[in-house]
This record gives sequence, structure tokens and C-alpha cells, in this order.
Amino acid sequence: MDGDAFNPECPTRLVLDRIGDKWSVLVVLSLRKGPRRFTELRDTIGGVTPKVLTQTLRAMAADGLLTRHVFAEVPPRVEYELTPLGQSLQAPIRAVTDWAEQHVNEVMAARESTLSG
Amino acid sequence: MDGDAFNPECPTRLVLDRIGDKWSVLVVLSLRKGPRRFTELRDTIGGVTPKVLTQTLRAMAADGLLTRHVFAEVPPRVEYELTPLGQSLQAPIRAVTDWAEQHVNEVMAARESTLSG
DNA sequence: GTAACCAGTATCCAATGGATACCTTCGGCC
DNA sequence: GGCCGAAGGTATCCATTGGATACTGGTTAC
Repeated sequence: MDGDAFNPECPTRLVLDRIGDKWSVLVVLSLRKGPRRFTELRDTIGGVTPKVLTQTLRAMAADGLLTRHVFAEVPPRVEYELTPLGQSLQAPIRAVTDWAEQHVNEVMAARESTLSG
Repeated sequence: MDGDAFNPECPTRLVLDRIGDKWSVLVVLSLRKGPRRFTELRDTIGGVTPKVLTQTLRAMAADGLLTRHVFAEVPPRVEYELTPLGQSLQAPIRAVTDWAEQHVNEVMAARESTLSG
């Protein structure tokens, strides 16, 4: 059923809130080709600050979407990698990003005409 | 291409930020069966406050995802309805909500074990 | 005259997001 | 031996957003 997503107490809603987060979406996209280091992610994802990226990665790791692997090296190296569960998120996320790319012109046109009208 | 979603200036990213909003997702779900009034939406979507719902609906209307139709009646009646563009969002959103429902157990299990461990 | 209906505002406070600076450890350079 | 830089974060502070609650306005039914 889909009605339970409307209930704030429902686990489905909790999951939805998490994966609906914009940074989480971009992290999944960044990791689709394999593991990445913290700095790589920070540089890839434009506009994210280290604090928020850390929060996002920790939360996603807690939810089993990715793993955090610390190498005992100097300078430190930490690699993030999607788990199978995280990989399975790619299909739905692609559906959304594909929609965004296909319809961005319509949306922006509507937004523009609202501003001027 | 998908790389441009990483650029905060990119329109695709702007669109992604909007449709990634949790309330927008729930509004689309609420409107999938036809037009709904403000109060119906507020009652259907658990936990939303009128201020935030108004903001969400206005923003979605500005982006061409739904229409706002005011009837000159007393008491006032306002109906919100998905545009064809908004309708086209249903498929990707279903992909995400379906994922959430299918994997909610895994996610919650991971979250629990993180808390205790 | 007063209560109810609906679709919101108005007001206020808490939480979140974001910008910037700083910390740590070690190796290499001068 | 002192200094700099690397990576992966914290710490601190402020702006923006989100959320809770109360209230408005026109009309009609009681």
C-alpha cells in the first residue's frame, strides 16, 4: 500500500525522508562507479560543506547504504562505497534524475513566466 | 549526461532540489487520483503545517507541476490538481516510494544495529 | 448575535544548513 | 630542527528554514 507513507510515524516515511535528501541523492550518484574518498566526494558534489557531507555520509552508513573504510595511513585515507542496498537505490534515483533532465526546460519556463507574470 | 547535476548552478540541480523535497513528493502522491482541496491535503499528509503546505503548493504551482483553482464561494474553496507535467512525475516518484517500501526493513535493521553497536 | 466553515496568515521559537577557521599526524624540504 | 602540506574531518558561529500555535475574514445557518 502507499497510504502509509502519509503517516509520519511510518518507517516508510522515515526512509523516504532520508533518501529524499538532496545530498544523499548526489552521494549515490557520485559513488555509482565505485569507491570514492572524502575529498573526492566533496570536490565532486558542488556546494556541499564538509560538515554536511560528514553528516550525510554518517547517516547513510547508519542506514546501511554505504560503508566507510578507514586506512591506517598518513595522510589519512577514508573510502566510501555503496553497499548492495545502496546500489539498489540507483535505479529509482536514476528515474528521478532522468525526469529532472528531461523536463528541466518546462519547469524553468514555468518558473520564469511566474516571476514575470 | 549526469555530471551536471553536481553543479549547484545547473538547472537540473535546481529541479532536483525541488522535487526531492519530502512534502512535494507527498503532495504528488496525494493528488494522483484527482484534484484535492487544501484541507484534504493537510489532513491526508500527516505532520504538515498549513504554512509549509502553502509554501510547497505555491512553489509547485510556480514550477508548473500543479494548478491552483479558486472558486468564488463561501466558505472558500481552492482545488489543487496536477498538470500533465506533474502527472509525469508520478512514475519516478513511485519508483522511489516502491524502493522505500521494499527495503524499509533492511534500512531499519541497519539503523537499529548502529544504535546498539 | 454567535458559532462554524475554509483557506489560509501572523507570530514566534527551535532546528537545520552553511561559511569559515581550525586540528591532527606524519613525511619531506630546507 | 622547524615549517609546510596532505587528508579527513571538528568547532564555532550565523542565516535560513521548518514547525507549533493562534488568529483573520466573509458569509451563512442557528
